[in-house]
Amino acid sequence: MIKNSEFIDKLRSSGLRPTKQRVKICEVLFNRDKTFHFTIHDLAMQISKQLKEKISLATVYNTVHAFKDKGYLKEISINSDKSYFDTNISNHHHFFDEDTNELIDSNDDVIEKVNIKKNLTGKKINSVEVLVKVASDNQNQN
Amino acid sequence: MIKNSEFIDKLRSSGLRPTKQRVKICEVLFNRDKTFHFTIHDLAMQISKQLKEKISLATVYNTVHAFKDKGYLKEISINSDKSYFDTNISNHHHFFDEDTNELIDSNDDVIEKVNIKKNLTGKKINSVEVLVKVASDNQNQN
DNA sequence: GTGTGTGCAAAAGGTTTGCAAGAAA
DNA sequence: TTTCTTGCAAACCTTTTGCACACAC
Repeated sequence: MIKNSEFIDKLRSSGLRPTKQRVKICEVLFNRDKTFHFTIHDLAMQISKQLKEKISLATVYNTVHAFKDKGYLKEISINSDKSYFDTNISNHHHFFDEDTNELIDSNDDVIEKVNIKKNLTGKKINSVEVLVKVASDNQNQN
Repeated sequence: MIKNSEFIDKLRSSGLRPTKQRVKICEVLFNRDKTFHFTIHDLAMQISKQLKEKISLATVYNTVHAFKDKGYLKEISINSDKSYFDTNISNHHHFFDEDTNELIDSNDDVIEKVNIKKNLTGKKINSVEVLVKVASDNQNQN
C-alpha cells in the first residue's frame, strides 16, 4: 500500500502539481498488486466506483497523458478501437486474447528478446513491441 | 499489370459481387509494384485522384473491411489514431517512423523470427506482430 | 496574486448505421 | 424479382479544445 505522500512527492518531483484529482488517479492506478491494463473509459469507471466521486473525463485524459509523458504509463498498440495503457513500464511484450479482449503481460521467458539486425539510417529505435494475438482453438477467427 | 477480369474472378470466387466500385478499389490497391500501406482516408484520396470519380466513404469502408475479412488485406496496429492496412498479407513485421508517420515493411533478414516459448493454454496463436518505432536521432520524443 | 489545473460542454475526427435508390444475379 | 450494394446523412464513440472558475504555490 503506497502512501499518498509518496504520490505527492512523485508528482511534485516531475513538475506536476499534486492536485486532489491526480493523487486519486495515482491511487487507482498504482495501488495494485498486479499490472493494470486499461482504456481511459475503464479508468474513469474504476474511479467513479472506487472513489464514489467523479473526475471529469477531460481531466482523466489530461492526467493519463501527463503520466505517459512522464513515463509512469506506457501506451500499447492493439487496435484502433481505443487506446490501451499499461502500468508496467518495463520492457515487455503482450498476448492479446481476442475472445475476451484481455491483454496479458509477457516476459523474456516466454517471448524471446527480439533481435533487430538493421535499423533505418539516421534513426534511433524508440521501442520494440511484440503483440501475440491468440484465440480459442475451436473457434472461427477473421 | 493485373487485368480487371482477374479481379472480377477473385471477387466472385470469394462471394463478393464484382461491382464497379469494388473492381476499381482492387485496381487502386493491387495494381502496384510495392506493398501499399494506407489508411481509409489515404485510399479515398487515391481513388478520387486516380479515377477522377468519387466512391462514397461508406463504400470504401465496407469494401476494405470485406477485403480484410476475405484475407486480401491485413490490418496493422500502430496507434489508435486511425486504422492502417497493408496489401502485403504475408507474415512480416514493421518499422514505424514517428517523424513521418511512415510504415515500412520488414522481413526476417532484419527482424529475426520471434520465438514464442509458451502459449496460453487452450488458445491458438493467430498472429505475431513486431512493431519497431523509430525516430530521428536528434529530436525529442515523448 | 499568478499561473496551472479542472470541469463542462461543444467540437473534432474517424468509423458505423439506417434507409432509399440502384445494380447484379 | 430478389438480393446485395451503394451513397448520403445522421449517429456514434473516443479524444481534444475553449473558456470560466478553482486551486496550488
